[in-house]
Amino acid sequence: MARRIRRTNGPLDLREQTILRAVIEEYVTSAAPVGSLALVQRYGFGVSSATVRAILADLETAGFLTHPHTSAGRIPTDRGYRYYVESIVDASPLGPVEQLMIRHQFGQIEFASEHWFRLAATTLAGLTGAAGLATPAKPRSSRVRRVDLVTIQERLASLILVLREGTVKQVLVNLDQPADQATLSDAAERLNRLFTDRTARQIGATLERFEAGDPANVLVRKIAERIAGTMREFDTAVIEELFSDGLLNVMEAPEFAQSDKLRRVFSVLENRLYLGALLSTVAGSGRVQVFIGGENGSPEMSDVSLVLAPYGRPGRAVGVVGVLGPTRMSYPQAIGTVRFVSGLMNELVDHLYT
Amino acid sequence: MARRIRRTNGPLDLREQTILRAVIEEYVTSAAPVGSLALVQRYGFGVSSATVRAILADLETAGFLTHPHTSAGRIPTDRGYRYYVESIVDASPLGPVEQLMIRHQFGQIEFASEHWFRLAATTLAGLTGAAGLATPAKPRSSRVRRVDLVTIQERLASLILVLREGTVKQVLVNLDQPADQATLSDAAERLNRLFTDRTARQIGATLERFEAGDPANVLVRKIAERIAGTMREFDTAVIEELFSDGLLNVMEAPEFAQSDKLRRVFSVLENRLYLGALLSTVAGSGRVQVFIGGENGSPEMSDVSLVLAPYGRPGRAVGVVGVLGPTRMSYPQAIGTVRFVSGLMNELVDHLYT
DNA sequence: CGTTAGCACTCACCTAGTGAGAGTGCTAAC
DNA sequence: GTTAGCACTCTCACTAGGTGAGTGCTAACG
Repeated sequence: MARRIRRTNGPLDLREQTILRAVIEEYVTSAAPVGSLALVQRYGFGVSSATVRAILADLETAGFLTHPHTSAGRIPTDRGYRYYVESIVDASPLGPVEQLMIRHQFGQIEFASEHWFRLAATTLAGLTGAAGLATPAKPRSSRVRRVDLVTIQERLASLILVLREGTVKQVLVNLDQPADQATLSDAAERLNRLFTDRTARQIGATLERFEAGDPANVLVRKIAERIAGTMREFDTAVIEELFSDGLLNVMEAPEFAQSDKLRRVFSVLENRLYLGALLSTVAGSGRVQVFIGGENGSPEMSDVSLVLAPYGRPGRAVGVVGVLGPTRMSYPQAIGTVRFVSGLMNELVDHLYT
Repeated sequence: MARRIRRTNGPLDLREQTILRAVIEEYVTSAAPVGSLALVQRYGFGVSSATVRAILADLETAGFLTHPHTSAGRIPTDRGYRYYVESIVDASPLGPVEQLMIRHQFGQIEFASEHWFRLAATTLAGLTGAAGLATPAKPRSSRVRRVDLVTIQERLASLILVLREGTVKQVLVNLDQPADQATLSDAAERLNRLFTDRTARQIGATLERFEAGDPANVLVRKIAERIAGTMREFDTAVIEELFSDGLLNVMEAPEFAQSDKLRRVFSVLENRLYLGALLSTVAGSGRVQVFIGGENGSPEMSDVSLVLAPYGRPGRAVGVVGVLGPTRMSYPQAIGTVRFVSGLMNELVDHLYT
């Protein structure tokens, strides 16, 4: 009659933590519900399976584990993974060999900064076996570095706008008056003098007190407006671009054998609004963040987790790298890898700002 | 005893064509094997199901139809679709309302030429219910329109290279000597004088007879080499970028309910070599091309078809737009839509070349 | 009072068998 | 050449029984 007292709350003791950890790590590798017997056989805690069963029952009432059906083993809940990530395990750092290999790969494309974030995604995919994600570093409020105008037709010009953070924007501009390359170069020169290192807001302010008298000003004004507009658009875009690689990895996970679950994964990736919110959170946080399954209210996410980290210069340009995998992923490995890659990206971006 | 004489080759007569067409169109909408009875009930050819059965058997021995199993209806083979596309149906043109809507959408982004091809993919996905594909227009042999150099650090500069076809490339250049913006602007000016409208090959030739004496030449030479290298790389890339949209459409098709088939579709998209070959074929052809299932020897393709068309200026810049869908797709609609969108892209690109 | 052995119970999964239904191919008559 | 009739084939859905993994409870143990 002496039933073991069930503690549905309060901190987990060491033995409970050990067993939760064992369940999760077993489940991560086997992808099948894990039972008490398998657990004692493989980990041998020095207690019998009956005791383990009692503890498993406790962990279940506490919300860390669940049951697909009565006679199956336990699988972790989102809350279980969360506790595991926060309180039980640490990131497993990347091996020195891998570190060297990756540094070498980045060294190969050192001068093609537009490719850094793509390589980051590819690298993350390769190392973690999940899908790699990366966005280019994007400033909160960009500044002009250089303006260039090139004729295309008599009344059509190409405006090339280099931002201080390295982004290049190109737009076509319809001209009210025909203009040759010399006229355009003059205008570009004036624009550079006026607006180098200025933000969209500052350009707007300058334009307000711009004299309309001089006809040469008409062209400059028109271009300046396009510049400010393009920059505003760029500044406000939540995700300018999201590059992903290794989606095939995720497709191979057994939990996505039914294609409707797979469809959900892809709809997460296409849902720019939701991802944008996550990415901004991460960009502001300054460290590796883990989003587990449907924790944050999105049912589409119920089977996938994200491990994301920001990189770049806080206050200047910030991007995000990370991985997307099944909820049942190796979090220590993912966190360790993402941390390393974001650190590496930091180093690279630092070069751009002395 | 008067068995209907079986003709396993020779052209199909009108009745056979009508029935093949009916089978395909029925199968495209129902996604289920179609039987003789259903056929006469829905299309009523004025003959009995037994006669239709005889014709179906003929079409099968001729290789246009097949059987999943003895007691199921017929489904088209790749060859059947091919015959259908080549000899039975025409493209169904896009309705005037859709045409206007699309023109309006493109009008909205008229001056953001870098977004045209993305919008093309999105539009195609929306109209056909398959996945839309598009590559930016890419020249076979690019020419310099403008060169710009911007300092980043004392010994690090950003090279901005605008090509005549509108592409902008940006790379970092490590400098042997410290150089300020004035020095770089001088160098850029010289480079522009030397190399405007030149190809990578011509730049290389010029460099060979370049005097090494003048120390100012060292910087120019170094940058020129990077320019030529970047252009060569750009010119030889088979697919610079492939943008796709609406993959979720394809995922919803019942033939991809098993996720391993779905995986094959994605591996097609990741197989840049194979796609590159197809795209070059299309780019050279000048018209809408249909690739049906595994016709061209790739087993990964066995369940998907591509309808692709080139756009741009032959001999100058060429890109490709199209759709990817299940083999069981509406070819007339896909062909009509792709034809319209590629025509529209032609008009847009024409503006860039007077 | 925690731990353990024993045991009844549950439930997914596999296999085999059955009947219904759709569709075919053949044949003989029109 | 066309058609009605018919035997035949094969998938699909459903059912039933058996198996095994795993649980939860209970009573005994130290």
